[in-house]
Amino acid sequence: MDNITLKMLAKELNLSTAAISKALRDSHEISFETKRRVQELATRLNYIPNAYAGSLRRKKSKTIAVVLPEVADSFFSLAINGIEAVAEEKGYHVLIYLTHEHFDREQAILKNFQNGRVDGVLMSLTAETDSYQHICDLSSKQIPLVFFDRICEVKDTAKITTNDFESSYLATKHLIDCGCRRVAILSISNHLSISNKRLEGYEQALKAHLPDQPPVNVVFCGNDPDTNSLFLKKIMGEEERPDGIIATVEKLTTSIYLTCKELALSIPEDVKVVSFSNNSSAPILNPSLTTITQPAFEMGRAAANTLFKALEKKNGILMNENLVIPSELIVRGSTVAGA
Amino acid sequence: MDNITLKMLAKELNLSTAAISKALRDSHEISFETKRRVQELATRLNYIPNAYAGSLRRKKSKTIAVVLPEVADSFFSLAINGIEAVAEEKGYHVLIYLTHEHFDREQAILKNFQNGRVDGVLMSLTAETDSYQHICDLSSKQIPLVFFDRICEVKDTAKITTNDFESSYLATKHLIDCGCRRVAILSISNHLSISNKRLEGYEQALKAHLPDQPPVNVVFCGNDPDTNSLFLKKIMGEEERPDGIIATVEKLTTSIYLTCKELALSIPEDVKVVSFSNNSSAPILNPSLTTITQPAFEMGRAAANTLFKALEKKNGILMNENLVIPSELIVRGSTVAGA
DNA sequence: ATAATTTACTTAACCGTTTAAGTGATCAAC
DNA sequence: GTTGATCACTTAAACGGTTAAGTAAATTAT
Repeated sequence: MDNITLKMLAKELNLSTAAISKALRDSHEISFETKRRVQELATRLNYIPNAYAGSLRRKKSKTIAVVLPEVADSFFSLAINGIEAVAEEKGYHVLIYLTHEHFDREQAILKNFQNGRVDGVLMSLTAETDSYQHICDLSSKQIPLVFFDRICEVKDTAKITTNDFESSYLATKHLIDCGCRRVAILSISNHLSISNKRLEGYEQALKAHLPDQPPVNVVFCGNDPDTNSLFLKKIMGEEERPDGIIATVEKLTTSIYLTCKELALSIPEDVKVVSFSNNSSAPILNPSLTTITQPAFEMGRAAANTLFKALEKKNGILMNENLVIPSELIVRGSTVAGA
Repeated sequence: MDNITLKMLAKELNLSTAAISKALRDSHEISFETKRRVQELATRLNYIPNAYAGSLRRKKSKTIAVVLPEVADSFFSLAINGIEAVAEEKGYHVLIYLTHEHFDREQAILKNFQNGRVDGVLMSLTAETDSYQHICDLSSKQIPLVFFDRICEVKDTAKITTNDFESSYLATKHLIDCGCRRVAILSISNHLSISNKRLEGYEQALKAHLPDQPPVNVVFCGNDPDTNSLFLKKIMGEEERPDGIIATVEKLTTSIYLTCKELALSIPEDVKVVSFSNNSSAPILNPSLTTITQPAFEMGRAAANTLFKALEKKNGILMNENLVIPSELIVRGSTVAGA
């Protein structure tokens, strides 16, 4: 059966399509009685307006895009939940795009947004991203963009982050307080905003709380768990191996735990571990994992709310707003035995 | 700056919009030289066709929808990865919708697909879903739908599943082989296809491998972890408490582990645990978790491939196809000490 | 040399909505 | 009693593409 259109409703009721359209949008130009008749027929025939005809005419798609490095990460899953909660409430549709941490993908994806597909964009940058022309191109088309978590500091737009510097500082200090003297930090990028902030927090904490020239030890990891494990095995096999590790992303935890097991290093006795992680199984790991837990859901929700605030205005311009929602250090067994 | 349209290109080159359109789609009606000129101008001005104008005219959106109960679950995250991989390769866009296990949401979401928004749908049912009119309504509009994992058995369409019966049978047998005599299974629904299959596998295995009248013990859990933990505490506190537990969904694992810890029941000595889970931290849990690991990524990919096969045909009709991709039992420390 | 075909376009309708502008009828105002 | 509003619509253009049908010129066939 063919889809019901305005034209069909119009013919059925001997009205113009304009009248139907206005009746359904509850225009004051249409009499109460006519509105009622239109409504009745529309529901009876189960009329659903064509999704794209309206978008074309109004130049508004009621659709936003979410651009993420990956989805198999608790932080991003939870952020999607937060975004979806707001989008559903506002009646918006959500397109999802994964960059898999590739800059070219990010570029190609954003390019696609330049002609009306979406009204706005929520995005977390790739670990590779270090040039921002594609982002400028998008804003030149007046499409509002809100960054969350992995933000672009040079662009004037809204940014939702967590207190990465302080969290990392706190995590480092916690390790030092627990007795660690050779703390290493595992990073995944040297241009990512969050990586830089976390490295800074780490370095500042070392400087402030370790008396002598503190040995800064930054280990750059990649996307492949096997490569990462190999890397770790080398580092943890050395004489002056770290006695404390901070993982700046969740997925590095597994590599750390497995490597320690393989090398018969016990956590927390031989090495203490803190991870930036939203993995809900942190409390039931062996040992339970001390985490910096980010407000992932809230960040997604805040990002979406900020975007919709801009979309609901006529101009749709986003302030250079900076919302910081704090993370939480949750101490567990990987840094304090029995905790 | 205003967006570049076909009309602008046409004016610039003194051609009709039709000629431009055909040139860009590499039509044989356009001379080689003209095509070259059009291409050159289009790339120079960074022309990007309006997303919805073409969709409206061609009644094809190059967009699919993925309807999921939730995203904060490794199975669904990985499935999204599989789906996205195929969609990106085929140049399709992916809309994501979460039902949060609510039937009304599922209905409302599907209703929205009835007027051109998407070319096809990939879906995993809600735990509540036990009527299928909304699905029939959708297929009456000729929109192909592929189920994956949580399928609807009564609908004639393609379905991608894993071998739930066999996996559950195997898991149960494994527990019995490990010495369990009072095996309980935690389920989340009594109409979900996967739940039924998994219960059946469990019951059949009990019948086949436990000599006497085997005590079937099905515990229905909900969405709230606290409620589930309370429930479990009651069950595990009883005299004749289970000595083996099968969790049919990943998220129940945390409740089980925490409850056992609280009751000072040790895994695997006092209780052995197997979970249907794709959580990558299963090997580093305390103790490491024996899992039935589903081919989540492959299932997502297969579902998407099946859908696109239908979309690429002119008729777009989906066979009542049934693809089963087997799961794997991975034995770890929660059933065999030290494994 | 004329008819038939091919080439390389153009014209115009169309997809399904929205909306600015127009219209005829009714009613109030001065 | 003409002007001015107000009401309840209709007309038609527009959004930005796609495509069937048409066409003039060049080429090929007979």
